Parts: sequence; structure tokens; C-alpha cells
Amino acid sequence: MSPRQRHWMMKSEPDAFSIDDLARVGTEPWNGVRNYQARNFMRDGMRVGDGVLIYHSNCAIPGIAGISRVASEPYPDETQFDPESHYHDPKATREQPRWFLVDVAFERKLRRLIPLSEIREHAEELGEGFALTARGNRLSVFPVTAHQWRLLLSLE
DNA sequence: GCCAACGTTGGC
DNA sequence: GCCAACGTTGGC
Repeated sequence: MSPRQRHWMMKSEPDAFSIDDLARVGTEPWNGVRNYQARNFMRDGMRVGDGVLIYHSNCAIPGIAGISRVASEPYPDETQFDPESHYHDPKATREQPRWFLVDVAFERKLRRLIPLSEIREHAEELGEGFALTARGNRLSVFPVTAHQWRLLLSLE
């Protein structure tokens, strides 16, 4: 991964946490990510100020809903230590945390939701490496190149 | 609700 | 280390 990575996409199920929720709270610890690849992107790649496209998944019209910024350095996800939490991980310890996150700060909602169906029309320009339109499409945190960022936002 | 894709777990 | 079983994701 490039140490100069500046842009990301992060998925959220709007029923659980939507762009409107982020707008309301302002800044949110992006907890609950339990996939190693996604964790590595947050832990090893993200820096304060990086741009983040917020994507709504598993809903009536999946698509890009807004823009946010990375607002903290990576740090351990507190929910892994909490036995009451849905995200509790019995194998994680404070000495050796397994899951990391960053805080994400609201920047703005898009003027309209950019639906996945429309993004797919540009799959070729976005490239085969673009995780959202790649086969499978299950990764919840992944990098977006400057070129992809511009292209996606030009659809707004 | 269905189901394809895919990550993780655990027996061997 | 293999791989079948299982659980989860997420579009439709």
C-alpha cells in the first residue's frame, strides 16, 4: 500500500449507522470492523485528514451517501474488550488488542445518493482493483485512488 | 427471503 | 497445512 494513501471508502448499514447519524454526532469511532484486511487499512494506512466516502450497504438503494474525514490516529477498538458488546472478542487483550479503528468526522452529505447501479456503469474506468465493483464486494474498508475519488464525485 | 461469494474455524 | 463446514456480507 502507498504510504501516501489519502482516500478511502467505508461501508455502513444505514439501519445501524447512516450518514445522517454521522451528521448528528459529528465524530464517531468506527467500531465493529472484524475483518483483518479492513483492519489493516485502518491501522496501517489511515492518517488524520484522509478523505472517506461513506457508503450505505445492505439497504434499498445501496450507494455513496456522503463524505467524511479520518479524525484520529488508529487506536484499539474498545468494543473488543467489552463482554456485553456484540463486537466482543474473547481472544483480544488490552496488552495485545486485535482490532483497531479510527474516528471518522462528518464533512458533508452528497447532494444526492450515488447508487451502486450507477457506479457499476463506470466499472471499467474505476479499474479492476476497485473493491466496490470487484467480484465479491464484501470488504467494508478499502482505498480509493485520487482518480477514482474524482470520478465518483463527478457523478454527484 | 434467497443465495453467491468469501472469510474463518477447527478436525485431522 | 488442507479443506469441509459454517457464518457473514450484501445485492437483488
